[in-house]
Amino acid sequence: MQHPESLQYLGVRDDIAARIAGGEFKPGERLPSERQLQIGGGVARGTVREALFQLEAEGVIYRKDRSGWYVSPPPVVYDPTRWEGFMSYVEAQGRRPATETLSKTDIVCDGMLAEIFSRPIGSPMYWIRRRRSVDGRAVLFESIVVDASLAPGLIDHDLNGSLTSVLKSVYGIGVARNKVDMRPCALTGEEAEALRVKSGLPGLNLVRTCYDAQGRVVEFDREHWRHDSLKISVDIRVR
Amino acid sequence: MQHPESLQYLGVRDDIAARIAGGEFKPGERLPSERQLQIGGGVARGTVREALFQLEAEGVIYRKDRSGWYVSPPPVVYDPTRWEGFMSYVEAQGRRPATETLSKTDIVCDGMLAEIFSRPIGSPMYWIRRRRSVDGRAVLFESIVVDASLAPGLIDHDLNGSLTSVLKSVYGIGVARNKVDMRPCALTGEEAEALRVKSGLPGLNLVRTCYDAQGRVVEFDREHWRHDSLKISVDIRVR
DNA sequence: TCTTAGACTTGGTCTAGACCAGTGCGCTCC
DNA sequence: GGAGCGCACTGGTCTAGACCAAGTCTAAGA
Repeated sequence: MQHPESLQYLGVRDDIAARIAGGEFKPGERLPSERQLQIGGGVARGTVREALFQLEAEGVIYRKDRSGWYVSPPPVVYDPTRWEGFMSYVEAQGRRPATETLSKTDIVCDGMLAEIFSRPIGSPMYWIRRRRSVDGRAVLFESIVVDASLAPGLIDHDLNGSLTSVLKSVYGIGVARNKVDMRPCALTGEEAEALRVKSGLPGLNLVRTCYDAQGRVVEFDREHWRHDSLKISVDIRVR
Repeated sequence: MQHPESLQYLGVRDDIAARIAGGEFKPGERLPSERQLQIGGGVARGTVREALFQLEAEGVIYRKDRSGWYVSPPPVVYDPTRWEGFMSYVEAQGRRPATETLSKTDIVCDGMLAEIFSRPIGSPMYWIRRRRSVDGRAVLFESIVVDASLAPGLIDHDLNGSLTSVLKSVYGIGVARNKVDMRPCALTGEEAEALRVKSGLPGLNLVRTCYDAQGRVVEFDREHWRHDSLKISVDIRVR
């Protein structure tokens, strides 16, 4: 830990990082295969992989399963206090956003949701699962619950755009308050599968609770982001 | 990626996770050694390590270099909009905080700082590096720059407590606005060393810029957190 | 009682293989 | 020109070792 200069994988890591910084590999491009990098450096494949994992943790590169290692594009900047919807937000940064609705179903309130929404157990809710991409790469998986009594028929609409704007334009529901919880996590299970990443890759878990002007919970949203795709920027007055 | 049930390391991971959840190992306690876990599961040490890395990424366990793997205590909750200082914050959650000042020096504004502080290049500044711990475990490394003209003699004070309260009580400077940038990162170099973690471990990078009531930048703070030690909770009104 | 030296344990690094499953490309056939 | 097939290549998983450096503990010595 104190002798980085003597560790082979750190040498390989810095080597690859320098080649990326030097422009030999550009964002979105594929790196040489692990076995090729191995020959170049005269080290075992495990050592090369350790170096690649480090660069992945730093967000410099990412992998497509059994396809190769690629240079990461810059992350998307996200200000939870200025949330105008994913699509317009990403577009404003000159990137190409996309949304896929993976499922939309009727459910009923369980105990946890009942508490969040302050509604009785068994109340009708909508449950929506979406995957969102930037420039063709899946960066975000979200699982949304909406109070069906506030937005009846919501899931019959096209939900591949901004949910916020559908709530606003169709149902007249505006979001007045946002509660956001964030924590680093590992992407596992359905999140890892939806984002097509190896289970265990670090990510960011973001839980949003949206309230309308009357203080009712409109939307409860659990988001899982790739760790290398998001930069959060908050500007707030201290209370 | 779609057949988790057939992968050995996921089996080992779930095994260990279940033993932790079942109370066999409690927060702060050490797990059996990798070689012992290996015998128990009948797998190679590399496979056991892969399972441990996954649990580490999930924040379930952490490691002390060459000492062993330990069960993680719960994370600290941090609301950047209600910042009252690390010490009181952690104490309010029933934990034991500690701060070590690693260095405090006079510096002069370089180009980047000049822009942030809106001060001429060469202006005097103070540069403070601190390590902060919860229950004896280092969780946060921070590098702070303070405008020396606003708080002359600041570094002669004891800085192992709350910097905010020193600025307030000694210099009458209150923080009125906070700009916070957050992004997942890998802990490397001096951060990794200060937190005594392996270089490349995922972490959270938090950059705070504090403004006083006149809009002057008082403090510029770069924090690196262990990824498993922090949960961020923001409650905001949408603008 | 406190310190110290040394043995032992632990995780950290590294090698050199093996086999598997999914990707992607080129070739063939229609 | 398009569709389908097959194979080479890629990363993913796993084994079975080796050696090292730093942490930990114990027993001897001051």
